[in-house]
Amino acid sequence: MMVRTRFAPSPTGFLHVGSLRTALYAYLIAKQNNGKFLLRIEDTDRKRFVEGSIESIITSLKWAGMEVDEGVGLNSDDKVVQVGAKGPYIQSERLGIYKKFAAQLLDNGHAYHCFCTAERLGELKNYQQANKLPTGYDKLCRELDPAEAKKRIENGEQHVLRLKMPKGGETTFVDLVRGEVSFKNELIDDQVLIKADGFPTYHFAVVIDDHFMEITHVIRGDEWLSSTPKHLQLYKYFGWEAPKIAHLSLLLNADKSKLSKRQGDVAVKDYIDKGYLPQAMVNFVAFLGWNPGGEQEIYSLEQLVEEFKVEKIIKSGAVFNLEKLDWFNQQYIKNLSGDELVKVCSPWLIKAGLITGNEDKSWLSTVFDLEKERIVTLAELPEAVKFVFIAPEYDGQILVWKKGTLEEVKKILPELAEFLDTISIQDWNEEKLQAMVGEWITKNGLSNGSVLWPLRVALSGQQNSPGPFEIAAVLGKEESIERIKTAIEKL
RNA sequence: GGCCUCAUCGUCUAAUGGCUAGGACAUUGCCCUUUCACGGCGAAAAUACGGGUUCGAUCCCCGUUGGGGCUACCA
Repeated sequence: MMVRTRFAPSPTGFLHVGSLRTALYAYLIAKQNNGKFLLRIEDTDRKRFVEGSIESIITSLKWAGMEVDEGVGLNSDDKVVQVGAKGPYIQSERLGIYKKFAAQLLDNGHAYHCFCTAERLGELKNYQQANKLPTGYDKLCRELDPAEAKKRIENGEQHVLRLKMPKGGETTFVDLVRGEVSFKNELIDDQVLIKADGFPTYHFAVVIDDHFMEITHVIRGDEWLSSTPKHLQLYKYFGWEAPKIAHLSLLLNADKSKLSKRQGDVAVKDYIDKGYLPQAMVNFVAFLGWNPGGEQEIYSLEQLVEEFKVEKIIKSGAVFNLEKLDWFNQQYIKNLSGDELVKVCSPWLIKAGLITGNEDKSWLSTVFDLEKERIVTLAELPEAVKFVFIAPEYDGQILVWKKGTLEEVKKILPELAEFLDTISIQDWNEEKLQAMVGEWITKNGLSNGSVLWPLRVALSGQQNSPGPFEIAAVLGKEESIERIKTAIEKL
């Protein structure tokens, strides 16, 4: 059987990092089985709908490298489109379908209309809480005569449709990550299926949709575990086979509370804007709650598809640990090279106004090579390479090496400038410069530090920077010598 | 409160009915080195607690404690 998984977010804002992980696991399961990964939009709550969030969720998913095979996507004009034969894939466009199956449930006596007001429900809850009773609907309207209910509806009375949960027995199911879980039916609420506004609740829509979209594996957050019996009951009433279900434990703040906005960024977009690479984010998030077991830490999306095992998903919640994310990001940035490096770095420098994007690509690549081992996020890049584009301001005192003296620098720098001037443009590259200056140092009986430190500072204007030869190669002969002359004037 | 669920270094995690409890991040020492970073080699750091079962339990069972989720006409 074809494996089909889905990611089904609500369009209430940006894609959450926890949702990214949920989507990723669903994606991995689909892909490793040559199955399909679908995207469905669950917009049954009109009050919480946020304009533009469908687009931004899809954009974040794409950024992470997860291509949707079926369902909702964006066309080349960034307009929301739907692809696939089992749509629509946006719940608000499926109202007719829900209505039809709600009617079927009602006809079969598996659901009933409820006219209880919000006030009564509120009082009921207060009473239950005050008396330390389990909270939940008291099933008052379940005893109503259907004919009378019909009459009240015709009179225009507000109503909802509720699921008739069995009053006895229990619902037991096997969760792919938790194993067997079981709930007493009497404690499960007669869930509202169709709201007074005619829209289905999540619980109803999810069952109908997963069934008709032929979803084989439901991967979702832990917050759904306790409502799973309601969903299973629905499958039973309809006579449908339920999909396999996996509940993922939640991502946590450093203090182990549920990951929240108050304690840091939770939107994938925040991390995109801060300069994290999609590969790092995916790798990091994949390892929060799953581990291949070996000692390898760096996994590409393709490798994750190969190695991922549902059985190895971890049951306990994982702290969203930014320091580890930083490390992953650093690793991925460090390993970028050539065209790839230029492609991901250039936009940041263009935004900072340092380059236009029309510069020579191979030269840009050497510029980025300078700092790629020194930055944690791409956002740090413009500041880090700024000295290449703008001759830096600095205090001449820093030209003196900690083991050297001002007099020494005053003597060495001009001689060095003179020597460098004799080197041809053809030889002006990192390797040659290193070799030639090295020889010059030896010949003059100098120490590396007494020459290299002032040279490096003269070129970079910074106490900490990449090595002098790499910088000199990037700057070119003319600019390099110019900067050394400027340095001499500062002494 | 009720129901469900989880529990190995600070964090992410590996492992087994008999172990020096392994790795990674972070911390830290040393090396490399003109600086910073990278890299290399080390150090410190964990089986929540109490009972069982067992020759033996971190692992199996029960309880306690602690964390998390649900308890909406939100998802």
